Amino acid sequence: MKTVTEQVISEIRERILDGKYGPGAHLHEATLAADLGVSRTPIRDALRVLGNEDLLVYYPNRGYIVRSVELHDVLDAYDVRGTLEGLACRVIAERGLTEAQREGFAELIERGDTIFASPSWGQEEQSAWRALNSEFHYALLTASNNRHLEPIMRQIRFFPRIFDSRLDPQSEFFQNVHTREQRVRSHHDHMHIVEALIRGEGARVEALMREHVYANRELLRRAMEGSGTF
Amino acid sequence: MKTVTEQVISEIRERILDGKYGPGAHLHEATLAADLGVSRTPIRDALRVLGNEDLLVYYPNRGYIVRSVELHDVLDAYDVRGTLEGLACRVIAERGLTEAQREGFAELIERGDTIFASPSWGQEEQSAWRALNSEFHYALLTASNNRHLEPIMRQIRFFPRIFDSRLDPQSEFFQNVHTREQRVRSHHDHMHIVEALIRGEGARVEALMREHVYANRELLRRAMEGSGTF
DNA sequence: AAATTGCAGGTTGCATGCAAACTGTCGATT
DNA sequence: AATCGACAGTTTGCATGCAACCTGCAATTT
Repeated sequence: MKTVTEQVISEIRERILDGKYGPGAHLHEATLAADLGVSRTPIRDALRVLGNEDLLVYYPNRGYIVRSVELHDVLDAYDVRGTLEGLACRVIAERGLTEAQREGFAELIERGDTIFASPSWGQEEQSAWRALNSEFHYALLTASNNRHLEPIMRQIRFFPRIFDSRLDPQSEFFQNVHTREQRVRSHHDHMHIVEALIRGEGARVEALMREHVYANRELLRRAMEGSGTF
Repeated sequence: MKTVTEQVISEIRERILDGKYGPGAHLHEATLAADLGVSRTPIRDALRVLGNEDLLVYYPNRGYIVRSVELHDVLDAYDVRGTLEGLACRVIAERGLTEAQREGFAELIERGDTIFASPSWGQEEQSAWRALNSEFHYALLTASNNRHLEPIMRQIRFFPRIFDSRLDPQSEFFQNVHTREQRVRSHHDHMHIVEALIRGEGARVEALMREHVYANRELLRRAMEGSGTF
């Protein structure tokens, strides 16, 4: 991030995602400017960008308020994500993998094997897995060679984060979702997806990816409906 | 459109879509400001928004240039659109239509029947069909009740328009695509889609919608590759 | 001759001032 | 008593000034 405006965008976005600015909160330009130690101009630029990302709602001449995000919105985000990553997988399989791509995916799988080689599941393994998981999904978008997918995915992947921020890390949800067991299952999904990609099984890999994302969606849905917090 | 900034956004976007600012063209703030008779501030706001829409590419401290759009990008946009509208159709079918929705879609189909009742195909019928077609696809997004779909579709639907603007309306492409015959075919697709929706056939209606969009994609692809203009 | 550095011109980035629009309150009129 | 209207305060919208940065050219150095 080079310019002040970019930093302001990131900062305000983080505050929204972390829940510091709750749903419906009015973002006052002068207050934000004083708070962040910059003038109103970069603030206004940032609000416009975040409005485009659908994190804020714009009312002409009245400014921006934080969009309210319901469970419904997050589940819908998973639907879109699963569908589009399924598309990515299908076109990759139908086009066929290059040698470099095959090696790249094989290496990503190997790194997963390494993480799960030991039965421990501490902070280190968890953050390593999160990074690897992001890399894997991002690699698929890149390999699909469809330039529309990456910006779309960047937009919608914020919504689960907003929801996560509202949760207590000690809650039942975290206990059920972020377990080693669930991660191992995800890793196995990835293995099957890569195998299907290599074999060029387009329809199958699309279904596998959809189901892979859908599994996480359902995990969230059941945990939230069970807890009844929302 | 209320504020000056919104108007500037629309104006510059139209100019890009119409090809007045060609791929790679540098959009100079002061020049645009003088040209449109406003100050640099709304211009800068507009450029930022259009950058977010992926119509412009941003280089920090050096401004914005018009993104180059290849045939490849337009075909990819169709892939995304077909996939996401397929998703919309599937969830509508799986949830089941309300009485009001069923009547709404039936009315849209009837309006299509009316347009094609006469064998003439003049300006009037063509613009009536374009409006109806937009309404139909928009109604599906609304009925899906997935709030992510509408903004995504709004972004990617610009790309075909950029391509259209580069074409000569007298060209072979327009002769082949914008015929009454092709429109009738689209109308029949819509009828089948609505029938499948009503019957709750989720998987089938998803496939139908994908194929409906894909047919247009292939029409474009063959016409462009045949003409060899790009 | 090639490379590097300093300078000039021009463009974007940010701050600030002023105008326009909106909100809420108080008072007048019916 | 209720509704409508005017006014004050506040907030956003737009214009403009200045600073920072980037590019290209030319002169100097190696």
